[in-house]
Amino acid sequence: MLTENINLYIQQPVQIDMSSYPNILTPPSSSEDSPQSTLYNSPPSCYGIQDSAYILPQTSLAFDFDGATQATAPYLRIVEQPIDRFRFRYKSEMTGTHGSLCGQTSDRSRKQTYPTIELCNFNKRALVRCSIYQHNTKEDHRPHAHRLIKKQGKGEVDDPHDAYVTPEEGYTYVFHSMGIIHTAKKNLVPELIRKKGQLKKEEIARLEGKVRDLTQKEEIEIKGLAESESKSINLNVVCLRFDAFYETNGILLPICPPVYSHSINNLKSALTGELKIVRMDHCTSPAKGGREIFILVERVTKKNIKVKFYELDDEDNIVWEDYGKFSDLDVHHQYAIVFKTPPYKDLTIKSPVKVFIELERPSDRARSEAKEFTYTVSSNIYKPGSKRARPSYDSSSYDTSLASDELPVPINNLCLENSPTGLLDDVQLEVTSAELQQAMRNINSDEFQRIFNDFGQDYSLATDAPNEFKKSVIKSRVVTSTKTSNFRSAKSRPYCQRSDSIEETAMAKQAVLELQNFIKTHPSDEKAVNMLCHYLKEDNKTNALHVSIRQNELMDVMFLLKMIYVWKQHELLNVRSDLYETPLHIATYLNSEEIVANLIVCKASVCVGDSEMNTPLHVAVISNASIAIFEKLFSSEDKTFVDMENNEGNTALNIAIENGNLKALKLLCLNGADINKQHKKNGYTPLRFAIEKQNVDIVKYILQHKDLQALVEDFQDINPLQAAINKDNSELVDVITQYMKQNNYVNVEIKNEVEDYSDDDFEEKFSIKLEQISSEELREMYTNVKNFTPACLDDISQILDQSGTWQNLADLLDLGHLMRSGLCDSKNSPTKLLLKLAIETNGDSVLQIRDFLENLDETQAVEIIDNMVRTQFM
DNA sequence: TAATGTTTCCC
DNA sequence: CGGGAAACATT
Repeated sequence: MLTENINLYIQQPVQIDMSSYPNILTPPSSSEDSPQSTLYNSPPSCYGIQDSAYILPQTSLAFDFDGATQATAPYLRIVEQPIDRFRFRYKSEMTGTHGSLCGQTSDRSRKQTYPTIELCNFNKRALVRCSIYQHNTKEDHRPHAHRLIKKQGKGEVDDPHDAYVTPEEGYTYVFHSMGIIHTAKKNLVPELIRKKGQLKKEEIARLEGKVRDLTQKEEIEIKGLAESESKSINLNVVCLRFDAFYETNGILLPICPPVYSHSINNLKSALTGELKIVRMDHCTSPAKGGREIFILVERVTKKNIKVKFYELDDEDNIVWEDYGKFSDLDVHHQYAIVFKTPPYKDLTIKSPVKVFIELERPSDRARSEAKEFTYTVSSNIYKPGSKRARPSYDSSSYDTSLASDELPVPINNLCLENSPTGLLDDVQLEVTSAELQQAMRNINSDEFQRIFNDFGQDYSLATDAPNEFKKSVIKSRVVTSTKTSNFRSAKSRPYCQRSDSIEETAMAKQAVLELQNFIKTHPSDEKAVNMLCHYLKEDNKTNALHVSIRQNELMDVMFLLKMIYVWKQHELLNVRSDLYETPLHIATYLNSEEIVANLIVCKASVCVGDSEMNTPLHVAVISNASIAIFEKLFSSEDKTFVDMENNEGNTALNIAIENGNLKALKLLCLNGADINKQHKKNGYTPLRFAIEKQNVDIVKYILQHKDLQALVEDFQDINPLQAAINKDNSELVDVITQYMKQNNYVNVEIKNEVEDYSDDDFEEKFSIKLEQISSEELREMYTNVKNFTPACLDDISQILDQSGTWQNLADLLDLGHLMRSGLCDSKNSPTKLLLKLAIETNGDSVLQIRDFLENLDETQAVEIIDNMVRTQFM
C-alpha cells in the first residue's frame, strides 16, 4: 500500500508529547526503520513556521521518491490568514447567525475571503484539516478549549474540520462559515478532555494500526493535563492549526508539519479588544506640554494602557515620541483617561507641529488608530496677573532726536521669514517720485489711490501746519468717508483687550511724524527704509501701525502702508503687537473696511495667527464683520487660509456655525471653505456641529451645499444624520428626514435608541430609515440587473465550486450536458463558465438563477446575489 | 464595597 | 448580523 511513488514524508517528533498535538509517527509497517536516535536535519524554511518537533529524519523516509530533495518536500502554505480580531461567542449566543470567521484581507463590500490553505509539492488527493489551537509564541502547541464550529447545512459541527484537496482544485481549500464558541469557564476541563481524547485516539490508531478506546490510565492522564492546562489557558487568543494527511486504511498519516495561523484575538475582551480614541476635549497643546486633556476611549484596563504622542517625517519615520502623563487613578471606569500632554522636543517652535496621538496597550503592544494632534506656538504674550513685565515703550525706542546720519545701520539681516523678497538686498532703494507714482499706479484700490494722491498735501500739513489744523483735516476725512461708518469703537472690545495708553499713542504719532519729516528732507534716501523698519520691525510689541489702526487714524495708517508698500517691506505688515495681533487682525476686528482693504493690497498675510492661532478670517467671523471685510480678506492672493484651524482646532467655518452666523457661513462656503472637514477632537463635520447646535437655518444651508458629504462619521462612527434624528427637535428632524428622502438614504442605520419616544407620530417619521426592502421591491430591482458583477461572480463561484452545487445548477439550467462535455476546463471555475453560458448563450435571467440557487439551499450565494442587486440599484 | 471580569440577553 | 449592555460572578 505504501509503495506508490508519491511525495510523502513520514516524520517523527523529537519528543512524544501527547498533550500537544497528534503525534506523527511512522506507520506500523515502517516504524522499525526509524529509530529515535536517527540524525535529524532542519526542516525546510518553506514550512512557514518553525517547529522543532517536526524534523525530517532522513533515514526514516517512508518512500524513496526519485531522490526528491527538501526543495520538493511537501508543505502547507496559508494562502489567506484568518482575521486577527473576532468576537468569540458563548454557546448561549449562537442562536441565529452571526458573522463567520473571515480572511484577513476580507473586504466587506468588494471581496469576502476566508482562511485558506494550500498543500504544496504534493501530487495525490490529500486531507487537510483545520482546528483551533492555543496561541503560544513558544513552540508548544495545544488544542484550545474553545470550539471552532463550522456551519454545515442547518447544523454545525465541531473541529477538527477535514476536507480533501485535489489537483483539480489546485490543492487549496477555503474554510468558510466557521465561528468560534467561547467555552464558559466551568466547561473548560471537559472540553479539553474531549479534544485531547480525540487526538489521542488518532495517535493510537497511527501507532497501533487500528482504532481502540482509551485505557483508564490514559484517560486519567488526559484529565490531569486538562485540569492543569485549564488554569493557564488564555481565553482571549486562539489560532488555527492546519494539518495535511494522507489517508490510508482509515489511518491519517501526516504529510508534513502542521502550520499555525497568526493569533485571533477576542474582540470582546478589554485585554485584546480594539483600542480606540472616541473623543478628546482638546486637540492641541502648547509645545511646553502639561496641558490637561480628557479623552474618551473604548474599554481599557487602567493598568495596561498608555497614551502615546509621536511625530512622523515625510517618509513616515517616527522622529519624536513621548507619552501622556497620568496614573491609573486618572482612568475613569475603563472608558476615559485624563492626562497631561508631554512636552514637545522643541519648546520654541515657530509654527504649529502636527503630531499623532494613539493608545498603546503594553501587554500585547496593540495600538489604536492614531488621531491628529497639534503642538502650538506659545504666543508668549503678556497676561494680566502674570509676573512678566508689560512691554514698555520708553522714549528711547522712539528717540526723535536721531539725526539722519545717526540712524541705525542698515538692517542687513532683516530676514523676514516666509518672504523670499524680504531682504533688503531686493529693495529698490533709490526711489524717485516718478517711481513712487509708478508703484502707486499698480495699486488697484481707489481709496488707496485717492489717499496717495493727497499724500503731498497731507505731508506738508503734517510737517508744516500746526497740529490743530492737521487734526481737523484728518477728522474731516474720517467723517466724510462712508466706509468707516461701521467702525467699532476700540473701547469695550473683547478681542483687542486693551486700549492704548497715552504713551503708546504718543509713540505712534511720534514715529509717523519722524518718518514724514525724514522723507520730506531726504525723499529718496535708503535710510528711510531703515527707519521704517526700526519703528515697525520688532515682533510681539505694539508699534505705530497697530496704534494708528486701533485709533482709526486713517492718514497715519495710509502713510505707513505707503512706506511699507513702496519699499516692499511687506513683512512689516505681519508684525504682531504685544497682544499678538497683526494689523490685519486689529483692522478686521474693528471692522475698518478701508484699512483691511489696503492691508490686503499691500500684501498683508491672511494666514498669520494671533495668540490663539485665529487668523484674520476667524476674527472676522468672531466679530461678525461686514461682508465687505470678508470680501477683502478673500481677495488675498493666498487661498490656503480658508480652512486654517485655531488652537482649539476650529476653522472659521466652525466658529460661524457655533455663533449661528449664517452670513459668515455663506461667505465662507462661497469662497471654498471645506464643508466636510472633520474636527480633530471628535471627527465632527460642520454639518454635525450645526446639528448639535440645532440651528435649523444653518443645517438647511449646509444641506444644500453641492460638495456636502452628509454621512461622514465621527470618531464614534455616528454620522450626522443619525445624530440629527435622535434630537428631540421636530423641526430639525423634519429637515433631515426630508433631505434623506431626497437623497435616497433609505438604509441609514440608526445606531442610537429611539424607543424613548413611543408616540406613533415619532415612529412614523423614522419609518423610512427603518423599513426593509420588501421582497417584491427586491424582485423589481432584479429586472434591471442583466448580469453578475465580477466581484459577485467571484464570490458565488467560490461557494458553488466548493460545494459542487454548480452541477445541480447546470442540470436545472439545462446545461448539464455542456458542462460535462469537456467544455469545462479544470483550471477554471466551473461555476463561472456555467453562469456565463446561462446568461450569454441561454439568456437566463439573474433572477432565475437566484431562485434556482434558493431551491438548492445555497442561501449564502443567494444572499450575495441579493446584495449585489441591492447595491447596484442604489 | 467598588471595580473588574464573565455570561447572558436583546435589538 | 453586529453591537451594546444588563445581569451575574469574582476579586
